[in-house]
Amino acid sequence: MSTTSPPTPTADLPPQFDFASMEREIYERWERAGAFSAAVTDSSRSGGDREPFTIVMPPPNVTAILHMGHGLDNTLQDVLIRWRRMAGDDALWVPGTDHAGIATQNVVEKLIAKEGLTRYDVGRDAFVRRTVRFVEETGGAILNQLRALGASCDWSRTAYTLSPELSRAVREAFVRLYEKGLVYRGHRVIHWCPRCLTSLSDEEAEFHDTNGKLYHISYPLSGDPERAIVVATTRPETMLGDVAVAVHPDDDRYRDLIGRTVVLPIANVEIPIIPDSYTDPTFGSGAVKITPAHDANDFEVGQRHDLPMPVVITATGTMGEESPRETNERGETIERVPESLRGLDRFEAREKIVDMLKASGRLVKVEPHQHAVRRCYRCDTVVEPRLSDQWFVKMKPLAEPALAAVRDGRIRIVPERWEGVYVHWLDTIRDWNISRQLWWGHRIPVWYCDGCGRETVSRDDVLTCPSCSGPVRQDEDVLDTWFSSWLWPFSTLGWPKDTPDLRAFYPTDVLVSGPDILFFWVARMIMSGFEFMGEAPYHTVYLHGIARDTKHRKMSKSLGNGIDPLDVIARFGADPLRYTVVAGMGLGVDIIFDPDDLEKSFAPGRNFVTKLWNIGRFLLTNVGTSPVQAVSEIDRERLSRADQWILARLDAAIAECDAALGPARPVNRHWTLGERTMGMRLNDYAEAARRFVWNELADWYLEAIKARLADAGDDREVARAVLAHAFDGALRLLHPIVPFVTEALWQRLPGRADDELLISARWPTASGGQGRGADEFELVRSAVDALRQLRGEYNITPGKQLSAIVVPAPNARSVLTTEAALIGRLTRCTVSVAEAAPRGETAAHQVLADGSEVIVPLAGTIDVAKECARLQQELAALEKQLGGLRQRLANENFVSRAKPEIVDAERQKEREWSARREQLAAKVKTLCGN
RNA sequence: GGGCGAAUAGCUCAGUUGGUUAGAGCGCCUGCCUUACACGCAGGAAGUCGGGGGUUCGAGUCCCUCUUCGCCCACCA
Repeated sequence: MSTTSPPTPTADLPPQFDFASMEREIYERWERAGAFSAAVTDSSRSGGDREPFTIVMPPPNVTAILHMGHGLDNTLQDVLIRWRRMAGDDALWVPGTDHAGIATQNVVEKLIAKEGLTRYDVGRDAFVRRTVRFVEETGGAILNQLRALGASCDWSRTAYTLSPELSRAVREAFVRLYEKGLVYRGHRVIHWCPRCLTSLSDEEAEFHDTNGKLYHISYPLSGDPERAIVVATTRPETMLGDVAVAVHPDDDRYRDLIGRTVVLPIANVEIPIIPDSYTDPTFGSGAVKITPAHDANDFEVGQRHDLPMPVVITATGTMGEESPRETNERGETIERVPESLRGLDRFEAREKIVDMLKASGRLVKVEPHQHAVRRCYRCDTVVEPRLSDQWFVKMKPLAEPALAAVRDGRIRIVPERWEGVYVHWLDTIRDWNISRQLWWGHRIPVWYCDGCGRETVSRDDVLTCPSCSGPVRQDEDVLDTWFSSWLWPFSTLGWPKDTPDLRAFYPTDVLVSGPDILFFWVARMIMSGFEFMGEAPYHTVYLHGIARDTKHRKMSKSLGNGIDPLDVIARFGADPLRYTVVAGMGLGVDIIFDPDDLEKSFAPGRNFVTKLWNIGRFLLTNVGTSPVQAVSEIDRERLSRADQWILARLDAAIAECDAALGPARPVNRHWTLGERTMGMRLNDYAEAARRFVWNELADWYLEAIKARLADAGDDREVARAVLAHAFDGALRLLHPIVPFVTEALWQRLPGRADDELLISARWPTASGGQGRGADEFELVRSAVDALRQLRGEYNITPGKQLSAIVVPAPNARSVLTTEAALIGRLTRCTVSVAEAAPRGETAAHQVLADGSEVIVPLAGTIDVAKECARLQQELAALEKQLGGLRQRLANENFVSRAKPEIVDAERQKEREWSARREQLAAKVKTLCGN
């Protein structure tokens, strides 16, 4: 056991981790070894002996390129997956992409626009073929970019929302909901994007506060032009579609006018004054113009009063009437939009109409008015409320189980405050418009027979009418992209087929996402999970913050303040990016980067990875690669205090990391109140691991054992074994965060077989039983700290060897005596141990917590009065604190009401401080003479 | 308009049921190229925990209030 291997030269190990050449190679080794793939047969749900742990990746848009949001989101998922994989779970991370209806169609439309074409020039079939080709050529690039990040997805299960398999799932879902009466076609006002030429869901029409104007317009009473009723609107152009003026039934000002008619200016049609409690008598004039075809509320008023609903703004946002056309009692078509306005853009028309009203004296006044305007979430165009036929999903019944699951703790949302937002949304949920007037997406599986009028909803393509065998035509519209992604947790596993994957991995475990798609996606997945699988899709929703710049602006392409993760990886490597993100990611807190200073932004990660690498370099040089003894087999007596200390610190670090990561799943299907707030604190986990390897292993243990490693012999073997063990533990703890550098180092550790991979290694567990030495080493550390402080205080450069005297407190005698040499090495002092402080010497002093004292004789360089003053000051501060402490301990309320362990801790502290006070006071007395 | 969250060192943030002398990273100051690491080592400065009030033996932590930011939701035209 005393044989020593010759130190391995570090010539082949550069001072920095060579990420550029290593990362790709390591990633390929993982893939070759099949380290990413989960086995159905391992899952405890399929007879295996491992708990499944599944994450489905939020599918990026198929045409997207990697940005910081993806980098952040996927790093967090990878950390969780690697952690559970090492912890022994059958870990599955399902990757995939979303066909992203509007987004992708917009991209391709822009492409063909460069050729001077629109999608209508190309035609539907050709356009779809073109888009398929575009996706085949460029799509999925983002998944390859994720490899550079180190993402350990199971690529063999890569899914795509528009694949034949997932398309089957979409049809199945649509047909089932239709059969239950939860999918229906409705004729109502929806949000319409005049640029994308499609309807949008409520969520896709985002509110933006806008400084607009409120126009007050007077509508003269029919046959009584002297009298008029004034209405207010922010959108004068819609007045052409007015079919009534509503007043509150109890509003005395207008009671006599109810039932009479006014003449709509410009359009010149007569419209009635109607009573409706929708009107708020305190707002404006208390009279509201009703435009049922271009306002969702007015639509409801129109329905209540059975009013006509003329459309006066076309699909492209220009003025003009559309069918169904309104007719008068003689059956003639009513023309509301005058020739001069027809074809005009709605905003130009607004100006023109205002001018016309002004000219005719009908414009009463214009006020500035702040209000919220809805805009298309894809192209930012102001959305036009528009009457049309659309398909809807009835959401109330779907929302109920989704609400119950969060309320009763089957699902937790982290951080918890989002649960309120989730609950509120589901409580007030409205039906979901799922049809889109696009070409790119899942065609709605409904076929119409013009012959007999039959409507057929089918899982399979319908070629002829089942009733009359006549020709059928399929609904022209496609489904909202989110109608396919809401099925993602089970459609990716094979649903509607009852596949082995589905049985082994559904329900999944954690869903990681930004809060921006909580409604779009996360909540809808929960609803669909219950509806189609009868079970929640996951038990934890982890909502992280988003990446912002130093001005706290969201990183975005349009602002040009984004950071390309691939740039960061190219400059610093994937590990520094990952470490910086994880360490800087408070629970649900946004993370700030400076896009103009990547160096600074990612310094924490880069510095850390280099530090880790150099610890490894030291170890490989001084420990070598020949096998070491297992720490558990080493006699306890042979472990030094430092050895015991670092082993205890490792146990503590493991416990901290485990606590920060938390339970992987609720113990009993429901999250208990206690469990709910545990875990998922990835930054705490990163910090615990960092502190262990840097501030404990490198700063103290490594320095403490350098001498032992230098001298061949039994003790060297012990030190080698403990160092290798402690570093091995550190690498395992850190692997989920910085997988590449840890893998590279781990494989070089002593005694490692060629085919062993850290990615598949076991997560560490505490070894326990370290004994007293660990605590005793703390005393050594405090002596070292004290001497270092004296050096700093008196400006004694490290190059200068010092002699120092240690005067131990009674209990510390044996420890400080045997460790004197070590203390000397760590402080570059020649340390001698004395019974009592030598008299008559000019010296600098420090008193340790236990009353031990360290002294540096500095004859001639010390100002006695100054040193005396310093000590007196220190004594005064200590006495003040001690006084407060004793007062507290004397307080009966404190002793009786505070927790016993707190009182005990205070008593212990009181003993220590007293000892220190004694010592300090004695010192002051000898030095200052009073 | 309603709801939620935040305010702690120069900057970005931790601080779990109230309980040591409030912490980290980056930045800053001083001294060191000590044969693993200057992307480093050692030491140091820096916070009346946004203002005010309250509960308590004890408050960064709980309650009230004010101020300033941010987010989500919403049919006042």
